[in-house]
Amino acid sequence: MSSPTTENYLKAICQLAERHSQSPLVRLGDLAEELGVTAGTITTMIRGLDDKGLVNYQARSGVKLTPKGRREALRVLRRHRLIECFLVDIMKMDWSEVHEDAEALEHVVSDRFLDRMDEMLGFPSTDPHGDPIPASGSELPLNEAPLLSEAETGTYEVTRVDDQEPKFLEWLAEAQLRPGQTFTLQTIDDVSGILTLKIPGKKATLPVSLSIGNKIRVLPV
Amino acid sequence: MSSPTTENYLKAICQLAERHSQSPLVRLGDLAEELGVTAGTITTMIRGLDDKGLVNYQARSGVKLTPKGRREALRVLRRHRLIECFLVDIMKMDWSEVHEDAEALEHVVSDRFLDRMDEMLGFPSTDPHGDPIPASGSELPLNEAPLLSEAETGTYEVTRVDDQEPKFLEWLAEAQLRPGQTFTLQTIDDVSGILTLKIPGKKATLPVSLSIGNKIRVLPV
DNA sequence: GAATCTACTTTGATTAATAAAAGTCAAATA
DNA sequence: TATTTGACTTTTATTAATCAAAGTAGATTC
Repeated sequence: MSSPTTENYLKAICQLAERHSQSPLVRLGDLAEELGVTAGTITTMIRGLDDKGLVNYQARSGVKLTPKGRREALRVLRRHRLIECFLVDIMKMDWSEVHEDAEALEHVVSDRFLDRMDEMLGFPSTDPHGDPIPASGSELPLNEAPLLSEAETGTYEVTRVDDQEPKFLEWLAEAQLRPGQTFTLQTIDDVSGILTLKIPGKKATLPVSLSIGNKIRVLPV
Repeated sequence: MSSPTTENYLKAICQLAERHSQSPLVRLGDLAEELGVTAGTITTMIRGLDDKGLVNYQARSGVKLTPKGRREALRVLRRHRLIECFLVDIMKMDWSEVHEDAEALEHVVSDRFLDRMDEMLGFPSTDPHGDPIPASGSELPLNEAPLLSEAETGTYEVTRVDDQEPKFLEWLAEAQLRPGQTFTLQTIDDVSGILTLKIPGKKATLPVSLSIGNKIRVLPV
């Protein structure tokens, strides 16, 4: 029932809300940034979504999803993530190159096609970036693992990667830091902002900047 | 570069031209019918396509594709047909239910994704309906097999099916008349318009109307 | 408290795709 | 030949999505 554009707006609001989970409202400026449109466009569109009962809009402070909007957003997120799984696991495409295809396909594939993907994949619960796949019609389990940049020294497993930039993903794959990978955080240098990681089976250690550590979520093992 | 709408217009012109291959021009009324829009819309759109150099438009008589338009149309046709193959052979969906998905996907999948499909399918040359898949950047091989409705009695193979209606395709599958199937045309009754077919391995013969025979292309074996 | 800045809102336009209805041409009919 | 009809074209409008630029509200600073 919703246009691809509407679906993208709802998805973006959902993801921004999750990212800055302290505040209950998403700022329109952040949305404009995320969607790559001007501020005026966002205001107009959001007023439209409010009229349709998909969001709750408070002028000059922000938006949040209504339950109806949230359901739609999770549906899109589910599709996006299942499609990414499919492209990587079944089509053997590289995880750094599937985001755009998923971005387009999420709005057009039929439920039949999606169900077949789900089946062929064995009903996965996370996508290749470690993002949880919402079950159809359900809520998003929010098990936020801590960021690598906030971790103490010790041994961890990568659980999730919070960036879709192909270049970044290629670098991660090269460095062997995909979700599921185990490593040891050996040293933390607060002054230079460099973390030193040791990956089992590799002789050299891996220096990582804090800004990268901000995009990787890890759990102690 | 072209919008999905433009791609659909070009595809429709290409298919109508192939269907009524006697006349060099496609009538705008047929296009309106095919695309499900009003006559006025067609005129406006076609003038736009002419401006872009994709078609050659002669007011009050019809349109035909320019070489550039034809290249685009074949590109879309190739995508559509490869996607149908993929949905049937790899995703194991029923051939009667894949048309709509293919219709949507043909405009959005990346070349990378398409190439992977092609590879996984072993570079097929026809789709599940027996329609030829244009090679990328090439012309359409037009090997028009004769219609079942114009055949003499004898033994034939189904090569192509000229209708995408799910109901019709289900009926064909039920009757075991998919492309590749061999059968014998036993009798032709011009008065009632009934053809009698015998399918190897089935005891009962199959009566088929001429209107159905008009949609099935066959080659003698 | 006034000035300023930043973020947001409004206004006025644009583009693509479409419909409805009125107008026109050309071929078929009488 | 005059009329009619069917097919196409034109005109006018609509809707969704967008931008640019001008306007304003609230927070920050002096």
